[in-house]
Parts: sequence; structure tokens; C-alpha cells
Amino acid sequence: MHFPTRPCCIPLGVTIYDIAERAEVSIATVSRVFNDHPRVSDTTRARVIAVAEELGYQPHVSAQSLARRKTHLISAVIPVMTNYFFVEVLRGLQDRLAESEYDLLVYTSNALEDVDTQLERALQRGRAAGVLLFSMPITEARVRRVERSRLPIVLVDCFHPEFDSVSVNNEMGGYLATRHFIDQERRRIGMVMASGGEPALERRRGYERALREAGLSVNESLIKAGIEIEEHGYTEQAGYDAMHSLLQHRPQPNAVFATSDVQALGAMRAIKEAGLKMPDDVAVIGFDDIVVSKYVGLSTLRQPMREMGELAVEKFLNRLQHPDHPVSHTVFSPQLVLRATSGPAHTPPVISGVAEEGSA
Amino acid sequence: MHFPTRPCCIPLGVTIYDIAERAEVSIATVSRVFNDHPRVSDTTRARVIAVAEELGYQPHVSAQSLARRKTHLISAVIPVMTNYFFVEVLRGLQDRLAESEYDLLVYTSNALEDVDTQLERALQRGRAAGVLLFSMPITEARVRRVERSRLPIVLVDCFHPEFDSVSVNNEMGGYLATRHFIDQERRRIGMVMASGGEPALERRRGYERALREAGLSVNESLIKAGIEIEEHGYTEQAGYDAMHSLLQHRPQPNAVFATSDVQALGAMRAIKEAGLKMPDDVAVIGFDDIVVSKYVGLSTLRQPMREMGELAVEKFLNRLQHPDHPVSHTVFSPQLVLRATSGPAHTPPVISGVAEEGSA
DNA sequence: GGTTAACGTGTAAGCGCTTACACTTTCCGG
DNA sequence: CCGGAAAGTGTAAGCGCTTACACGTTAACC
Repeated sequence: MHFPTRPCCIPLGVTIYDIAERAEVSIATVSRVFNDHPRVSDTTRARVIAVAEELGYQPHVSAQSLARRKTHLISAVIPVMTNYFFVEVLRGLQDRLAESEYDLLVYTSNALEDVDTQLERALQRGRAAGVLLFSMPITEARVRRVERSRLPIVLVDCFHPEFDSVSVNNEMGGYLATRHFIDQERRRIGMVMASGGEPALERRRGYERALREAGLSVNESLIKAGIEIEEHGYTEQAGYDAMHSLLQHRPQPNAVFATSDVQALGAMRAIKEAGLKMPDDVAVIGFDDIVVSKYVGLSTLRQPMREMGELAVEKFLNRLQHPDHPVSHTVFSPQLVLRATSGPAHTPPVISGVAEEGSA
Repeated sequence: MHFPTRPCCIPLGVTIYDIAERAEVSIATVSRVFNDHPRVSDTTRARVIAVAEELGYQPHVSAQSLARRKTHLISAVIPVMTNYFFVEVLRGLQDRLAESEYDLLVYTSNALEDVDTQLERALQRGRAAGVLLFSMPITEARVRRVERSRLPIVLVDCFHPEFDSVSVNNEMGGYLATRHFIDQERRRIGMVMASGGEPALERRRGYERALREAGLSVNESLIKAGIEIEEHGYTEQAGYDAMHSLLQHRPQPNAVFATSDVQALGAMRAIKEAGLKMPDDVAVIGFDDIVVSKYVGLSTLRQPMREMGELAVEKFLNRLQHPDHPVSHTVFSPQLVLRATSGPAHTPPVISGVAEEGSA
């Protein structure tokens, strides 16, 4: 007979010892059952499972990690994030992660400088099985730190030849935007730059290439970054400031490519304040396709964020399996999304986001 | 005598054994040093630390968890998230967490139904020291599951008498919005409802109270939820549908309170399509203050998201210290943010709908 | 000078799990 | 009918760390 169903039926921590005792086997057998070891008889297996169920057994993950010498955690280090981008990539991550046995540790920082503190935590020995690095400059110091950890690393929205990465073709984005302006016969094309970072520079290179290709000269004074102290430059205010000074330029630019939507929003504010019309007087294209963009009719370049997240996990899992496969870089093509702020509004999207594969 | 300094200076895993050997002490002493045990002589302490530094020692977190019988992880379970709300709360969490020794595990799901799968993972034994539950209905089944884990729980944006919680006064929000309409002499006040969930119901109660207080009757046919299959109802389309049918009502409502900004955005679309003007013909107030709202000039009720995140962590840490302090509930008051869509156009939108108006 | 008390350190027993190895049975083929 | 392989299980040694307990040492007191 049983005692009345007591709360202790589901006690603090049911261990394999409890199960072993109750099922009259050794702990090794219990462990084998949960590890799908082939050499366990069906009857024993059934009995163990029944008891485990009855007792509400759950393996202790830390103990497993220790014994197996590996965890089921993966960490993502994310610097100052552009809300939307991050959330969408995160979704992709989770979708893919949900199918795996890995759980996600998130380390975000408010400023780019704090990223290393977070990185340090993410790399704690025994903490995670791998690390996803988001949108941050991969400095030599970071490379060293990361290599010391011996953990598989995947870069998202940033690049380094030695690590797997998934990113977007920034140069192409800049090119597409600028090219679009040129196709509309616009000739005075300015740029609202972020104060720093490789991605911004790449976008600028695309912008310059399109100009040169069209036989237009690159005019330094048409490239402006808002003055921004101790910030990354991806802010509405920076965009406003940059645009404001851009509008002082004569002849006034009639098109502007901004390195991000957030900045483009600021630029739009400056344009309106100047009493100019969009897109007639000046057209605007941003980068990112944040949620707001759709609502304010901002043309922009969209990154396949969700896919990027999924692929990042995929690469991580692959790397785990094949530690010495060659490094792989996936570069997605951004998609030009045309809305009200750029030219005649009815042009269909130009390029679809197909991935180009590369290896190094 | 020592061996020459080998590459193993930075080996796969430096353990306390390595340090002990090199510093010529026992592992217990090494451990004591890192646990700030008082009974270690200064000289020994210094020596151990020096060696640890030299070897690049990092404690193995899983081993620590196991031995100490506690982890330094806290998990957050987040259902289909309204981007902005989630990101902001997350920031609050991280800010506070960064000062603590806890790291954050994030479990998100795409549909409300998947939440339990994620919850299950979050509650894995030995995984986290506590769990933060976001914006989800606290069903009896969940209560049982969570209690079984014996972990401290904090509810964010949801409520249950038995658990610590931080949320926002939804009823008050509904009241404030409706009251604002009434103060403007609007009398035909409709509501765009979400299809379900306690928060939406509370907001509605506030709406009804304001009406009754003003001597107005509650008209069921002025309360509409968009038909939304297997969804939570917080979508742009649901808002559009609800508003669309609301506009068929005669006399036409001249004000609408929506249970969320996302829905309000849909409602705005329906209003524009009907050729009506905001706020003159019909005023709109949403709930949440998502980023977009500022740009489209949507009046709304703002929740102190960041603070909510910080407080949630605070409560968790407190609970850890004092497991049997009484449960505490913090209810923040939402703040009415008036913009272009409500009443006399106080604040013009930062950027008006360029899409429709060509350019304003 | 002897007794205590503090101090500093080491020994060893876990934490809950995995897994190599050894052992006992059972089942073959020859 | 026997040898050996295969199957099923148990024993025990870790994984890297914490910590109770025990054991000197030294300092302090009467």
C-alpha cells in the first residue's frame, strides 16, 4: 500500500540514486537508460522509465555538463542593439535552437565599450559550448581572448577571416541605394554616415562605387556624420545633425543615403524642418528596415534577419561536429525596399536576398 | 624545481589542482582563496592568486554549481513578444543583472502555445536559480509546474497572487485614455479589443469605469475585437478589422481606445482608408508606446519598461535572500502620452505619414 | 609552563552524473 | 558439450569544485 500522495512524491531533487534504489538496479543502468545506451534490456529500461516518471525525475544539467565535459548552452554577445534587428535575429536563433538541445544565454551591453565585460562573462570556462558575436568590431584583442577559450565562435553581422560568419553585403546595399537614385536622374547624392565601424565604411564604398560607375565624382563634403560623443553614431539625433549640415551645402543634395534607418529618421526630420518635400526635393534611403520604416514610408535596405539567426545556429552546430572544417562565410544580399521617401513609389523591389557562399 | 614554462600556460582547462601543485598548497586552500575565506594567510593568498593569474585560471562554472548546489543563471520565458516592450525590459534586466553575478537565459516562443515547452526547458533542474515569466496567462497548470520546481519566480507584465510580480495598472490605463476622450467632449467612444488575455480585460474595465463615471452607458457594439484565428489578437490586422467594423456603427464613434499600439496602428489605417481625419473625426489612443508610435504621432499609454526589468531582477534577488518574505506585487501606473491622434493636435507627429500625404 | 584559543592548512567526502572495465549469463557454432 | 562472443548489469573512478573536520602552530592568558 502507498502512503497518501504526499508532496514529497515530487521532492527537491530526485537523483539517479533514488531511481536506482526504487527500480532495483544500479545507477549506471539508470544513467544508461537516459543516455540511450543500447545494452539495456527492454524490461529494465521500461521499469526505470516508469520509476523516473513516477518520481518526476529530471537530470541535473550542471552535473551532466561536468561529467560529460560539455554544456548545452550557447551565448550571444550583443552590443548596443538596434532593437528590431536584434529581436528578429533572436527569433531566428530561437527557432533553430528550439529544435536542438541548446539553450541561449544572452549578454547585452548598453555601450560598445562594455562589450568586453560581457564577452568575458560569456566565455567563462564551462559556461557555454560556443559564442555568437553580434555586430561588433573584431579587434585583435578580442580574437586573442576568444581563441584562448577554444570555443567555437560565429560572427553575426560582423566579419573576421578566421571565424565562421553570417553577414550582409553592406557594399552592395550602398551601391543599390545610390544606383537607385542615379536611375532617377538624381545627381546630387549625399550620404549620412555613422561615425565609425566597418559596416558603415563598406556601405560608403558601395555608395562611392555607384557614383564612379555613373561617372559622378565623390564629393567629400556631401558625406556627413553627425557629431556624436562617445556613441556609435547610429542615432536619430546624429542623423538629424548630419542632414542639417548637408542641407547647407550648395547646390543642395536631392538624394541622401543613410547608413541606418534610425539616422534616416533624423534626416527626415531635418528635411521637413527645412520645408523640403520628400521625395521631390530630396529622396532618402536608409538601411535595416526597422519597424518604423514601414509606417513612415522610409525606403530602405532590408537584411534577412531571421534567416541570419537560424544560419548562425546552424553554423555553430556544424562547427561543433566538424571542428576543423574550413571556415565559412555567408553574405546575404540586402533587399532594396522602396517606399515613399525615394523616387516614384511604384518601382518593384530590385534584388531578392539570395545568399552567396564563400569559404576561406 | 619547476619544469620549463610550457605552452600549457594557457591549457584547455586549468584546474585548482594545477594551481595547487604550482603554488605548493592543497586544493582546499586554492578554493578558499577564490571564495574569500577569511582563514588564509596573506602570503599564501598572494601566491595562489599570482599562480592563478599566470596560468589564466577560470573557475569551471558547472563544477561550482554542482558543488555549491546553486547556479548563477536566471531564465526569462517570453511568449510572442511585442518587440519593443521586450527589448526595453530586457535592457532593464541586463542593467541590473550586470551588477550581480547572474547571467540571463532567454527562452522565447513564437506562439503562446509553445510557451510551455520553453517553460519546461527553463525549469530544468540545476539549470537556473530562478525564472522570470513574461506576459503570459498564469494558468493553474503553470502554477503547479512552477511550484514543483521550487524555484523563485517573478512575474513580469502578468499577475498571480502567489508570486512576486511587477506589472502595470491596466485598468488605470483604460480609464485614463477614456477619461481623456470624455474631457474632450467626445461621447461616442469605441474600443478595439484584443481577443483575449487578462490585461486586455482589465484595460476594458478601466474604459467602462470611465464611461459609467461620466454617466455614459457601455455599448457592447462599440467594443470590437478583430477576428483572429489562433492568435493573441495583438496584431495590426486585427486592429484594422476591428476598426473597420467599428466604423460601420451608427452613429460613428469619434474616439477609439485600442488595447495595444500595434492594433491602434491597424485602426489608424482603417480610419484613413475611410477618409476620416484624426483626431478631428476620430481620435485614437493605444497602449504600450512602441517606437513607431512616436513617429506616427499615436497617443498612447507608456509603461516604464526598463524600470520594470530592473525591478524584476531586484525582486528575484530579494526572494533568493528571503525565501519566505511575503509576496510583493508592484503595479506601475501607465503614463498617458498625448500626441497627434488624440484630441486637439498638441504634438504634431515627428514625421507624418509621408506615404499617404505625398509629403506634408 | 601549561592550557586555550585562534589561525592556517590539509584530508577527504561529497555534489549528480558518465563511462571504462569487469563480471555474470545467455546463446551460439563447431 | 565446450569455447567464446554478445548481452546485460554492476563497480568504481572520475568531472572540478566546496567544505566539514581534523591537525599542527603559534599567540595569549593565568
